[in-house]
Amino acid sequence: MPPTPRRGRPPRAARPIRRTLSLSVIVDAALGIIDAEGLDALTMRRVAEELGTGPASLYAHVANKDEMVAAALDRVTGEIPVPAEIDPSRWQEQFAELFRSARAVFTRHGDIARASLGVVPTGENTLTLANTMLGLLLAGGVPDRVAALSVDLFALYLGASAFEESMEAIEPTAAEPDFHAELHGFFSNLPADRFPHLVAMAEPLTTGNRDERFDFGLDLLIRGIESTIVTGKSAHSRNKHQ
Amino acid sequence: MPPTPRRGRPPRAARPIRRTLSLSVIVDAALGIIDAEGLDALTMRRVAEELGTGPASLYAHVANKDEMVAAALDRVTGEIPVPAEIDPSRWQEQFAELFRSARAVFTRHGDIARASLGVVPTGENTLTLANTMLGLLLAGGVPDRVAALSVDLFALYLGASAFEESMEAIEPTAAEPDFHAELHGFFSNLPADRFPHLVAMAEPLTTGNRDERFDFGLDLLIRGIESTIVTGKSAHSRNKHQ
DNA sequence: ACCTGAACACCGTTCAAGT
DNA sequence: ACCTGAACACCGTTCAAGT
Repeated sequence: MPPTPRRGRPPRAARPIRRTLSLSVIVDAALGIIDAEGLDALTMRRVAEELGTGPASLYAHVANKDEMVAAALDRVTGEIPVPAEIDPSRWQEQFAELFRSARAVFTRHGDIARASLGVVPTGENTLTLANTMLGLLLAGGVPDRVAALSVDLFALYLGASAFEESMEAIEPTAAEPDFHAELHGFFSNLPADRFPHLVAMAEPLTTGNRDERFDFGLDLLIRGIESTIVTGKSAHSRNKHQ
Repeated sequence: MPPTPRRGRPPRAARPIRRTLSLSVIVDAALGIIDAEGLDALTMRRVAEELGTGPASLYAHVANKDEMVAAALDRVTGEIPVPAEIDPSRWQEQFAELFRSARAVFTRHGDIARASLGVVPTGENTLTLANTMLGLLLAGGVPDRVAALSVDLFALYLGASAFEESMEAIEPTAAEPDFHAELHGFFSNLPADRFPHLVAMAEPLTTGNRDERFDFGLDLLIRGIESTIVTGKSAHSRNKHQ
């Protein structure tokens, strides 16, 4: 007996429609989980479930979990807009802008930047970003050595900032409206004889939002790099610290 | 029948002599595992085993694993030597020295610094260290705001550096004597039309050891902080980046 | 070649029960 | 109050078997 013909869309399973597995599809699912629930919620089992299969099936397309996370990270890195044109006269602004963009993109994808720490960057998009950063610094007249080390350093800063922010995100409980007041109270109530500076500085230690903190570090690092540039005209020997 | 009297040391069990449980003893065991095998090998079960008991017993002394790790971290922080006396005229050197010491201490304890990222520092020793850092910066004439933000920033840098180094430690396999050559080959064999700067800078990108990289970032940050100091004599408005 | 069910060898934490 | 055995609800990865 032939099946009764159906009109309209075929009926779908409640959740996961069967898509043929591929790295791309796996990364889609992984990013969906990361965006919604964060890196800790990302498990092979969870990804498999989202795709309507078992965890073992994923291993035909990724060697292990780390490789899957690296692929997701590179995909996100591809979303960072790179400057259309490099203007050597304002490399600092372009550099700062690039990093603020990078942070914004990572922030849109939960705490995925945590995974960037200590990963050797071999993804296409990550290499493109590194190449752009390097070009920006070199165009600005930064010494080769400094430029090379700076790329690593800034990547470290970006990853670490995201890591820290993702930890803080858990901190303020729903029932705790004023996290600043609590933290300020903690510092100012410390024994003043043992921690005089912490007590005295309770206010500046506990004010400032994330953007300000990030920009502060970014600004500091760029200033540091600037100080290594020896201008062609009035070249002066640069001593360390003064 | 009375037990036969024994001379000399009493016989010990092969492995774990029964010590009454306490936070201190738990931290001892945890640090032993971290030092020998790293943070990934640290599990509640492993610590319990080391102490000759079951994992559930630990929960009478620590609320959870995070608290145990935090306690271990604070213990290690206590090993960092703080400057006996603050000399405002050379705060930069003292600051740099303090950070190099901190890194050395953390390095002695495997990759424990990984745990410092994103942890709100409430331990005794960590507070003491933060207080010292703050004092050093303020003595050097660094503005309050900058000093407060800098303490956080440097802690971030220290933790992130250790994190990165602990990852790299796994990288070079025993059968891979020349990791530098391999990495250099990777960059120089990249398509030059897409990644021109990475190809051209393959050499500076892959040279330099960990100490140099750490010192570079440390130096850069200190230079950045210096640039925020407005001297009393010739006070000049400081514009961002030139 | 790709996919699967089932298993292996682990986790952190809880809980009722003991002392 | 402190400790325990046993269990709960998970992990990443492997492997023999299927198609």
